[in-house]
Amino acid sequence: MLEMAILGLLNEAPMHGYELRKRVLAVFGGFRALSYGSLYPALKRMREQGWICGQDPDDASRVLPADAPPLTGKRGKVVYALTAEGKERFQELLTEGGPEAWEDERFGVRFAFFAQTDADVRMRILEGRRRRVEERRDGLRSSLARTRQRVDRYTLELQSHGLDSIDREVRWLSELIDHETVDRRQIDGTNSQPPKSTT
Amino acid sequence: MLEMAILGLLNEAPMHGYELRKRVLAVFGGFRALSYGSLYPALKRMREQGWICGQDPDDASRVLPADAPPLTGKRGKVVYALTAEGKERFQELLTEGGPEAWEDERFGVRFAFFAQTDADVRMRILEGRRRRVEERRDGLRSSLARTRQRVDRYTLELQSHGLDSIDREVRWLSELIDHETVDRRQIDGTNSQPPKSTT
DNA sequence: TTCGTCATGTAATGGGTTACATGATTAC
DNA sequence: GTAATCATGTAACCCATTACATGACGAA
Repeated sequence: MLEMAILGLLNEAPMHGYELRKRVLAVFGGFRALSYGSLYPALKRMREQGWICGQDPDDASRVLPADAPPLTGKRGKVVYALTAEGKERFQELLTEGGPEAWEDERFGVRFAFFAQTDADVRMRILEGRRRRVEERRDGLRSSLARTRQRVDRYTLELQSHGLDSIDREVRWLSELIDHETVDRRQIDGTNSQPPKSTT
Repeated sequence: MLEMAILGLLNEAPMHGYELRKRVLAVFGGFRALSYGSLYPALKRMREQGWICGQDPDDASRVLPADAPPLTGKRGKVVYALTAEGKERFQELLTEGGPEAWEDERFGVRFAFFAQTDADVRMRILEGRRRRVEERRDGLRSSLARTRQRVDRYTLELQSHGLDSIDREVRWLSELIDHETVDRRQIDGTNSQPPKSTT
């Protein structure tokens, strides 16, 4: 998840870790800020994998290799950028349309990069997500129906509010799916162009 | 979090681990099922702490002590129940009204046991939660206002939907707070009775 | 010159998951 | 008898967090 978020953000523009953290917060925000303790190790791993490289901003020509100096002591800023392999990796992640793509942990990230995702993959993920959320809704709904009489006001309140939220998410997804369908018809025949922005 | 959930559920009725897991799913459901890999170690820890004890259901008089047999090989069912210390611990947790009580991780559990929580603690937690969620809403709202023009349809869609959900949560909390205030006035003077169920 | 923010990193820790291993009980 | 579900537990792992340590740079 973090991996894809970093690749996607660096795909837009090279930046350094600190900036990346703020962008992650802004784009996937709503939830908590990403900590340095997970960001920097992730960048290190990805550098070792060869997906990103760190450029010394004081000397842009000097690209830091995978076995880069620890930079402890006199530490410089490091601007991270995608390598060719990194771009390839991101494109590969973008085409994945399996079940994990619509689970809670990944759906947000996948959705955030939908503009760069093929229309058919987008559709598969949206429909998978909707099925997933409907499943959860039905489970909660029947559990609520069973326990309605036996539980206290607050438990009921909590579950009802949860159910309402899930219901809203299903409706939201349905609207998105409808919209995708319309876009697809308008383009007619092709299924790989992103729709023109309508907002 | 898990600790309080277990104490609270066992406070209603003794049960064994497997059942506990289903109850956790039902009450705090909506999200994922609790895994055995975290449930059983938690029960073990709590037994060592002296908060719960495991009773052999074949011989109810034989209460398994803290240094209970590993039960490997021929393993029996174990019905867990709160000890006096466990009940005390749960009551203590119920009175905590600090900032952690309204953070994401704990709020759900705290709310689930509101019927057993003092009205003033309830109020403090609800108001704290509302402030917390409003904070997040304002952050997201201004971030959305700043980036509105520069981002693609999907990013916008994701953020707008997030904002709507947070808005709804604020309104929900406000309604609960209003209701609490009314209940408090009706009881007039006292502040420790749970309100009569009105649903 | 000192404070706030930018900036990079490591180490310890925590709280959970998955996968594994085992066995009892019930329904067909 | 055999499959499903009930039932208990451990071990390895994963991914993130907090706390810590360090230092540069700009503004008051």
